[in-house]
Amino acid sequence: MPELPEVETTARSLRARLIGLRAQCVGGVDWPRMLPQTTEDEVRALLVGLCVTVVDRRGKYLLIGFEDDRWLGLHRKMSGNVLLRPSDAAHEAHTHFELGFDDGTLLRFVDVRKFGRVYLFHSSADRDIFIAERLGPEPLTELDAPSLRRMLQGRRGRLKSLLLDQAFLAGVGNLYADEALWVARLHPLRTADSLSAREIGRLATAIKEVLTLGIERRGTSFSNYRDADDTPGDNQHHLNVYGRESQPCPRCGRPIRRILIGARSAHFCASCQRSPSPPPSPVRGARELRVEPRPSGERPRGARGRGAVQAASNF
DNA sequence: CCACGATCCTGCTAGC
DNA sequence: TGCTAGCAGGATCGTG
Repeated sequence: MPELPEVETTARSLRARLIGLRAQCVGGVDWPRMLPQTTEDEVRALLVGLCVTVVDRRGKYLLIGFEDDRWLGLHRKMSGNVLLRPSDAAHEAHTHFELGFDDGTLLRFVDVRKFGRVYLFHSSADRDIFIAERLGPEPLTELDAPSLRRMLQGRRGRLKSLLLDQAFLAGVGNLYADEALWVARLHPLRTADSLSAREIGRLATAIKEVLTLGIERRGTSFSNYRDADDTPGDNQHHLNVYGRESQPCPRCGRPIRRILIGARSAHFCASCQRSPSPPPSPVRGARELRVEPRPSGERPRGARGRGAVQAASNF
């Protein structure tokens, strides 16, 4: 599934080849829902004759800017690929949108599962409204420990679900969320408000690290992801937890587990990423009682207070 | 406001 | 061998 690193890799490929090209034809739409807020005719009327000036990315959205401040937004969702082909390229199955340029280059949106979407923006203001309604901050440029701390404040949801929420943080999907939580040694079921300052710092660093490495490796070709030049990424050879159920954790050797969180799979190491569920009521009191002398028979189990780790064996 | 389940899609896989 | 049921999952929408 294309997430931030895959979309960024595609944006870089497209940028190198599209800027300066003039849109010449629009077609190939066999699936109207591909264009939820526009039509093939409108795209043609608005873009044909205009040169590409910018190729950008925001979250998982690919943004192609044209003269006159017109913009095309592409979201690949699960299985979509944005490919560049020569004008005489053979028909490709599952093509749902095509944009031809004056030098013969053909931009093709190919998506087996038909989840992908194409948007048209009449101005950068329109584009910004659309983005602002949907996306939180950019992890690589707008995220650090203090900002993440503010973002987590007042949130009680599970970490994994929050990371998948694009309005919370843009660009992270299932794969990189699992990888980031593993690097940060945080259990996916931990609640947002349970993190210490140290843990928040680890998480902010981990998110940026896994995304940066993903980009350096030109993305993860776990299922059918290809960049615009049809080349697969390399990051699938470097995954620590995602898709590695029951294989050994690279850090401790114990088997990776997989659970479902809100109908999404979550991969993690139950040993490195400790279970979040401390005994429900004693938590608050236990922290305050910690300074008081304990009954000698009761040995602090983890000695670090969070406790109740052994109940994790089911996760 | 916030959390969460259902929904959209189709290729692939497991199971019979 | 051939069939089918179930799974995968990003974003949106509806509900509690």
